[in-house]
Amino acid sequence: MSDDISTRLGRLSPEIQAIMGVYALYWKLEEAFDCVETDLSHAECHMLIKLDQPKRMGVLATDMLTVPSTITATADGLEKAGLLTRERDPEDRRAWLLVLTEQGQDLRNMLVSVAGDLFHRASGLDADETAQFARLACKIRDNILKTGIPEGLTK
Amino acid sequence: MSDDISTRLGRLSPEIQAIMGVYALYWKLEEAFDCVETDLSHAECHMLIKLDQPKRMGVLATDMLTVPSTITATADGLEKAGLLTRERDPEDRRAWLLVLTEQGQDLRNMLVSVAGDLFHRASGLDADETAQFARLACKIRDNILKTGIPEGLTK
DNA sequence: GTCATATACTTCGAATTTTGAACTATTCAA
DNA sequence: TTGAATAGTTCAAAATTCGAAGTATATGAC
Repeated sequence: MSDDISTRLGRLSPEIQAIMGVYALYWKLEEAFDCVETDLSHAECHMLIKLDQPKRMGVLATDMLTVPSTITATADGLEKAGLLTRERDPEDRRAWLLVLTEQGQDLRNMLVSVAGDLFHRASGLDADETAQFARLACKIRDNILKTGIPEGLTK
Repeated sequence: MSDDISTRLGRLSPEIQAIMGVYALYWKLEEAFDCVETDLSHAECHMLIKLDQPKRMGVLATDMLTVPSTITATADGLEKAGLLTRERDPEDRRAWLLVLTEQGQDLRNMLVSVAGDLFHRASGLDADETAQFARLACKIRDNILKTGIPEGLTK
């Protein structure tokens, strides 16, 4: 069972190649982000980027694979920094909508545009390849948002 | 400056689309991994996957965007679990090589093959699209490993 | 209407993880 | 041989994450 490691290495399946690439890119982007956004914690930066529009905290918790109390803490940080405000969701007054302030939007814009630049440099892809990659990435994202990986994780 | 948000949203650049997809996939894979590998911490799981061949701890620290003391702790965990051993690097006796035991290789194989399956389900791509994506992902990974994002992060 | 139950978020203390500074051992260069 | 640099370790402090109990609102049964 362990002696097929060498064959695995010699000819990795496309899926594994894809994952390796995704991990490498993710980590490289995270590293670069750490250099850019000086005042935000990791989680705060992620949340800022997720807030392309007002979102409920529960939605963010699901999205960011974490627990409500963590979202509370992260939102507290961003609110204290003046980057977002909480507004009651008119459709369900138990819930809050997190809304970026103008300052928050500006910072988010900055991060997003820096990120585009980083992608370009980190990936080394030309415009055509970037377009191809983006098309597939969108497809993947749609699929993930649509389906939360069905059943079958067996644990 | 903040009023171009709507245009950004309406027609995101390919780079940002790519990054969004990569983040979504990364997080989904992480979530799924958490369900699979019962005994390993997050960091331990990452290290196991990185150890496709014996590696120095310093290399791993660079690779995993962390600090030597974190690598020490993570390696301690995997060593205690019988998944790897430390061997002095014959080329520099200050350094350790982390080498997977047979048990470690088996577990790594298992994780890697589960990951392939997860990619398939999470991405929703067909074989042809997966091959395209993998080709680009490899290219990206090669570029990242080759160049550590040159200069220009300005901070 | 009102009572019971479910949901959205908060609080806060405990558990986990990560960090950084001081330390040991080895290498490298002069 | 000596001094400076590098690889990894230790350990206590800092940061992060979690989870259980709590508050407020919603929803459904009667």
